[in-house]
Amino acid sequence: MIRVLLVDDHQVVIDGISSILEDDASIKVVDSALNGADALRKLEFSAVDVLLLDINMPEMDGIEVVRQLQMKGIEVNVLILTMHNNAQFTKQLIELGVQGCILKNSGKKELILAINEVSQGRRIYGDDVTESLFDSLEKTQKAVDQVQLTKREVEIIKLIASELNTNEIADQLFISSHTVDTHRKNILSKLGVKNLAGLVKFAYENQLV
Amino acid sequence: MIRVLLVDDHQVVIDGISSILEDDASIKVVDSALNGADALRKLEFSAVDVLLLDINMPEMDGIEVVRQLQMKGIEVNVLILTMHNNAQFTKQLIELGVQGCILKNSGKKELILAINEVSQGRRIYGDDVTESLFDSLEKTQKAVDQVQLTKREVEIIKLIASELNTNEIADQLFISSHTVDTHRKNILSKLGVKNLAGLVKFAYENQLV
DNA sequence: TTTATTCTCCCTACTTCTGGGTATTTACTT
DNA sequence: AAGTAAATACCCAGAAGTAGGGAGAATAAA
Repeated sequence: MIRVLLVDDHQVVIDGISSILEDDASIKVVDSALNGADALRKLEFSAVDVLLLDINMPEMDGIEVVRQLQMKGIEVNVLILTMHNNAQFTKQLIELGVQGCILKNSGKKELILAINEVSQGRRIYGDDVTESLFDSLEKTQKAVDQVQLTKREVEIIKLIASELNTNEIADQLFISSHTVDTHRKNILSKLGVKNLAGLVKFAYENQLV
Repeated sequence: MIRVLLVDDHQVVIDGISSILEDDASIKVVDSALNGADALRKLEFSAVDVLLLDINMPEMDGIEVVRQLQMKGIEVNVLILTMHNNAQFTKQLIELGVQGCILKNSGKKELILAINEVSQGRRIYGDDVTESLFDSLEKTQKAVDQVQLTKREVEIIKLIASELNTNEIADQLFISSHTVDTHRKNILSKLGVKNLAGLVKFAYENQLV
């Protein structure tokens, strides 16, 4: 019997996947959580073989959950559910030591197979995912590896993403526009993006806004 | 017996919701589709009471499906599945005459209830959805009212959101950079935003990327 | 206390974007 | 056939962002 904890911020998805897994006698969804914090709490007090984890959640995303797990020394096989083939995420996941990764648009069979594999400690990644991963490992190699943004920089990213220009940001933060220029320059460089569009893109993809 | 056609670009969601609805004897999922085009095809040849439609799909999104339905004169009760409380979408939906709207993070009961209501021609909107709708109708009143973007404009928005500058976009589309300038200008004006940051923001909030 | 990081400020030169025009061709609608 | 929307192209002037450099002050960490 494989005990599964199911984490997704959409109740419909939880209900749905639960229903799918009910059909398989060897798998039991022992509990579910609508967010990362709740998942962590439940993992501390219940015995779980596989953590089926949505990557894209508000507040605490899947990656953060995995990090916290490792910090707390909780050992559990993690199977990640992704929406798209986002290779940046997947790369992080592999580095984090996640056992598996499966696309949300895979079928019932693949899901059950993946849970079985992962529960036995084997690694499994959907074909699409690994393909796109190798694609990007070549391309974005240098890019967003481990971006270490300062508090001020994050602050300025948010203001830029709110359509404020350099002078407006300077006014709002009571600093010189030159300083804003410098921060923006550093941000672009750290993020490895070419222009403000890339910056705003980053802000949205990393839930900064 | 309520006959449901289920449309979502994620197989897991289709399987999941199907499983949920199997438990209810009065509802039968007669078919499903992974994209809008397929859904339209199937609607022409099968009798369906309720179209359960994901809003966020690649290529042809839910709104476009509803438009096409009306153009083709196909009458069916539509229940929209949304991910977030995006009031801009919801407002469009209501204007389009969609019967109902339900958040993906609502539970099994709400879903079954909503299908029942909608199948009888009644309108139903999740509380969260209508709340956020009224919220935004006040705030963004003047802003993005009825933004009617052309195909080309959407194309250019996407390219701008991919960090391409004017010249790069011109090269890619085999048009003059002046033309790109003009499009960008029109887009900024239509969207009522001040700069590219606002444009990219719009792109993300409206699922164009 | 020394070190390192962050935050601050300034300069020059160049590129790109922004806002104001006007105007032609194509395609669709009435 | 006339009208309309869309896509195309161009001009100009000014605002804003991009890229390179240097450098001092505040703060947190070692």
